[in-house]
Amino acid sequence: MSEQIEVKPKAVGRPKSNQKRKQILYTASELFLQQGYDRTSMDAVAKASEVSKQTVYSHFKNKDVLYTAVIETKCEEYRIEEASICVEKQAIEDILQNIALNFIQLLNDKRVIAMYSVVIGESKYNKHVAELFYDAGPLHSVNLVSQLLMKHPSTQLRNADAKDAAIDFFNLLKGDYHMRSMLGLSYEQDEAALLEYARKVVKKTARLLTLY
Amino acid sequence: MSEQIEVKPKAVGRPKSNQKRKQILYTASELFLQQGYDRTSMDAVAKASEVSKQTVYSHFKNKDVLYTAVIETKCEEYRIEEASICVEKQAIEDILQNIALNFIQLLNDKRVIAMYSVVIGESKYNKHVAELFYDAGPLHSVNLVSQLLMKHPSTQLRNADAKDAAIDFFNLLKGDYHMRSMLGLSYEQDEAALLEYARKVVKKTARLLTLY
DNA sequence: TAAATACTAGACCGTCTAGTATGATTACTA
DNA sequence: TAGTAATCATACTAGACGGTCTAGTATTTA
Repeated sequence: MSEQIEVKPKAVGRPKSNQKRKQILYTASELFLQQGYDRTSMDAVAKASEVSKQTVYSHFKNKDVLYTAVIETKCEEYRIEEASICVEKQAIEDILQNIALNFIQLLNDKRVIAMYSVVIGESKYNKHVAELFYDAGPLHSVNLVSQLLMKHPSTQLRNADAKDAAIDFFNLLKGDYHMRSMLGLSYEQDEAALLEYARKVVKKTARLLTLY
Repeated sequence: MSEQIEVKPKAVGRPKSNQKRKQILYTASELFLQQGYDRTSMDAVAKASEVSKQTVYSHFKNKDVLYTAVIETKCEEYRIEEASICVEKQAIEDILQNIALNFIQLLNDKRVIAMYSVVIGESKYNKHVAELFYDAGPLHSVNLVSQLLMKHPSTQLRNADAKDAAIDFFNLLKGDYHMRSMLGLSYEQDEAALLEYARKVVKKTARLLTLY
């Protein structure tokens, strides 16, 4: 309730090591994303972090809190950046092409895919994380493109249409690759193929724009 | 190796009850799809099936075998039927509209969505099930529409193009609804909205067809 | 130096789990 | 009826796991 910002918050005794917190968070994310929630034990986290179990619990109240912190951090790490988008000077196709490449690279990142799999698998038991992930991932991306389509001189779609178009754009980008990845069935793709693929999807999206 | 079909395979002693096998399979699928693999115990399966634990193990060697059998069964249950598709007499839009409705209803079925979530979450530990699911679900649907687009007089796409088009079709159908569902964040939609939605997607797909 | 807190290493507790074992009962075949 | 295998009910094994506790050490401020 009281939002006073303590400039010097007392600080008695040995301070908690931020370094250790980072270690734990990092190794925990490795483990959670590689093995999932249930199959990752707190003992394993402590051991892999080269830290005592008690220290883990001193930084994170329990397993759920640690898991939530992990996904929270990862969501920030993998957020698509809105920078370098110049609505006035670039053609809509060029902007979309850049975003497409950015997104495709995300979908080719094993850790991002692992995050999808884990969060989806665990969503029934951690709605908070599911929302967190949805907001920072799918929703964030859609909003980005949606606003672009509203602002850009060549399109200027209405709000709802822009959102629909953005959703279509990302779904087209997923192809069957995204589902295959989440199921652990995906193959590697070379850079050139990805570029060509992005170009195709942008073309399709542009084609759809006249429909809204 | 020897594929001899025994007409009367001896059958000494009390025969295994197929009824009990079905019971176990049914309740196991309820539990696995509601709670996921790790959080479903074999004791719980036995109890819910009103059968002794030993009987569960007599019908299914271990937990993994039971889980695999469950997903296998469910995949058959929810397969999109190719019946009632008459390539010659129906307009491509009408056929797609029917398939679209069929698919949307699948995506609105809680058990189907649960299957997506569970299989994806567990895919790292059961590749066999992941493939099973992919083949019977996403791949099967895509092949269905893909072949339709190759055969139908009004389209007659080439193989690769038809597959791309089919993938686009289903991805457009997913909207943001599929991801939200898998994350447990979805809302209910009324029948009318679904119909209108399907119509829109078919229109988009038709619009894309000229691009391939 | 004293008080306070972080941290380590590991024991410990209670609970849960996959899978096995056992002995009695039931349903079936020859 | 005798033999066989399924089923039941339940105990049991062996181990993992989340979380707590303890006893001692390290690091910080006052």
